Amino acid sequence: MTMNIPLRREDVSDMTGVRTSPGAVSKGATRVEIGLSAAIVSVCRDEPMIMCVPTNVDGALVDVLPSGPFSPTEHRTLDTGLRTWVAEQTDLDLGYVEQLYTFGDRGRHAQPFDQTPHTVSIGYLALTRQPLESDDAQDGAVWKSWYDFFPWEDWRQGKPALLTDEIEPRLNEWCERVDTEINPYRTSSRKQRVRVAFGIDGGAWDEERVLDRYELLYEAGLIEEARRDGREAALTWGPVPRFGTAMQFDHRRILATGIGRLRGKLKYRPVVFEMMRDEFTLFELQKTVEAILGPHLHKQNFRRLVESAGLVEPTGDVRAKTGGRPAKLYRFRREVLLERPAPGVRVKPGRA
Amino acid sequence: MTMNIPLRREDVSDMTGVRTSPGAVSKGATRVEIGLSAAIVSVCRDEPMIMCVPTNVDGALVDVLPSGPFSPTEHRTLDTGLRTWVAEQTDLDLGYVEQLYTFGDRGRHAQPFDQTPHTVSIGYLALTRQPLESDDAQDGAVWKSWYDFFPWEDWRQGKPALLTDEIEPRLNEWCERVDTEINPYRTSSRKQRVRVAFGIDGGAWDEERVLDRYELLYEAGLIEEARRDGREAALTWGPVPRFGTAMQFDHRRILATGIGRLRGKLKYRPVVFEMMRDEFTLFELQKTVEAILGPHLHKQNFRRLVESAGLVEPTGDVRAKTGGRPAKLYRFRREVLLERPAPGVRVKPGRA
DNA sequence: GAATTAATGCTCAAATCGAGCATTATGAAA
DNA sequence: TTTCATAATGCTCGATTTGAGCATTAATTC
Repeated sequence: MTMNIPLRREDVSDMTGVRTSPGAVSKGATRVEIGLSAAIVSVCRDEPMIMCVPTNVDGALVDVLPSGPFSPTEHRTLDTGLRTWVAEQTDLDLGYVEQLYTFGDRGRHAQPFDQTPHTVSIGYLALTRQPLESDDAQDGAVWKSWYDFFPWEDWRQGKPALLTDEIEPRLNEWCERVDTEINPYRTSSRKQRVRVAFGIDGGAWDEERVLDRYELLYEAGLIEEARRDGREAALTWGPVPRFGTAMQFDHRRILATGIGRLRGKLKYRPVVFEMMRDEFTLFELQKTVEAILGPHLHKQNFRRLVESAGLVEPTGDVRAKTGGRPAKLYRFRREVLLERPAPGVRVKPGRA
Repeated sequence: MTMNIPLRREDVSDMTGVRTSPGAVSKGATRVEIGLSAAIVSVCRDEPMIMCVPTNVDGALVDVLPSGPFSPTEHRTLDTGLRTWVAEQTDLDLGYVEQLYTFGDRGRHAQPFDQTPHTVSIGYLALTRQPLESDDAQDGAVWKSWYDFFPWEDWRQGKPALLTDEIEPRLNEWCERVDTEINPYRTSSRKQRVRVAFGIDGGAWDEERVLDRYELLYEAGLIEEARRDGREAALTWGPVPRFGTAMQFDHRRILATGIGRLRGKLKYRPVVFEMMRDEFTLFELQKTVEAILGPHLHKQNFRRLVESAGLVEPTGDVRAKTGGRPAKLYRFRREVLLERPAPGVRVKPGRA
């Protein structure tokens, strides 16, 4: 966990031993560009969707997240910068927005390694209501299922065969492979990381570890982006297996971060409602949660939970044509945000 | 929650409606400097401490977090950049490090508003073991109690009088004040934000909302940094009440973010152990948790929780001279990280 | 009008949680 | 030595909170 960095001793201390402005950032430091990207999530017909702007790169269409550079002269804050770019590229006026992470690794952004100026990439998660069918393809932006990019995360039908048949064997091979390389003692580390992230032998699948899994697949060279970035591990696999659709730059990494964060946050903050229409049935709510989290929830317990937590209140209306008895309609009780410290749909997997 | 940003329509779409590189960040975008700062936390004698580098600014000593500019040519990642600066300024070789947030607001960084180049500030949280008494003042860096900077967060002796006597009245005044200003309809918004963040009338104090509270105090001009930054609200208070010690730039904001994050994370990840020595008694562990979270925990239940979760194992030794019966010594069971998805000291306040 | 399909209501046992009492092992005081 | 104060540790018990399943109700469909 610890890392040793060669020290550069060039600090300016005065005679008293008190440093003069160690935090002053202004003496000729390198400047970098900042990229802002948004993983915009919605759920449409029980499918978690993310907003993409397919873009022509060298003649091929590549999926890109709505994004653009931060311009301190034009954007008052990072947040407004992001909203501006998203509005331009997708015509969406974002509501809920949350910063995810700032990535700064060299070589994970530009295609030609280190050819462009260094970019630091700030990823955001945004949630929107279910898009109407009509305004589906506005301005070149499209909604895509997030499982297009992460098929191994789709446990709605149980464990995906892709994991057992394709991914796990290759990851195991990659774990063994270290022996022949430089650090034999790191084998166990790789093995353990894979074990924890993918819940291999004994471990449970933790639906929140989306980024861990993506990063391991990247490191193992099993992801198109790894080959694109010139990762050596990627060259050892012959024809690269394409697990999921690739994205430009580090956008799939940002998306992985967003999915993981959303899956976690759902459990302790009432963020699902950012993706629901004003009125909904409890089953629709459950389906939305399940689209994001994966496993099936126990229906009766789910409604007990949601109702007893005071997250919703009935509107008085009902929705007919459900295929059975009509369902009561509910709305989100915004007041809970003021009442309890951390209300959320704290769910655990159950049976149907 | 929604924000309307004036659109700038200057994007480059080709004839097919497919955009050409909306995510390409390289066409002459403004570059900025990136500041890396670390809130390094430890607990010493039941007091949560953070590492400061007091710095001479215009003749006065100001508290500064270990920090420095990110240099993409010298630092392979943001993370290594941070570790390098910390090692230089404090001689600490950091273990646990976690990114907190990236702040980009104009006017929150430089003292003379907008005089220096624009800086985006990335804050980190780092945890270290209890520092020995001896190496206390290494190289000009010192440990300070984090409650020096956030006295209103110190609920270890019950609700601080500072809140009831000083802060709440002024915040209430600030809430009312809006009527006389531009947006009358925002009154309720201010009131509600204050109500939720500070748990006024009926609401519970949520120990995790450290940043919310700091930001409100800043907005209300009740914080020295607000005056420094030229916030107009700060000018209306006559002699500014100094609630807690100020820090340079946005460092107190980063610290607030770190405290909030740590208080939250403690409950679902075993991060306390990053601050414990190899061997410790369960009561020492509890004291450390309480130093960070505040309220007293029920001793017997705490140990039941920690033991039954498999977070610790006895070493076999005991510590004498506890003032009573000798206490068994325990060590952290690192294996839990591999076993359960999200083990943590999920505590709820109780009685002594 | 019977079968089918959901929505909704209700029960019950297991697990967890919050509190408090009881017991044990030291060092210090009498 | 004995007694006392102080912690550490063990254990119990009722109140909730969960996990799971059965039962009932109200539409749609055949």
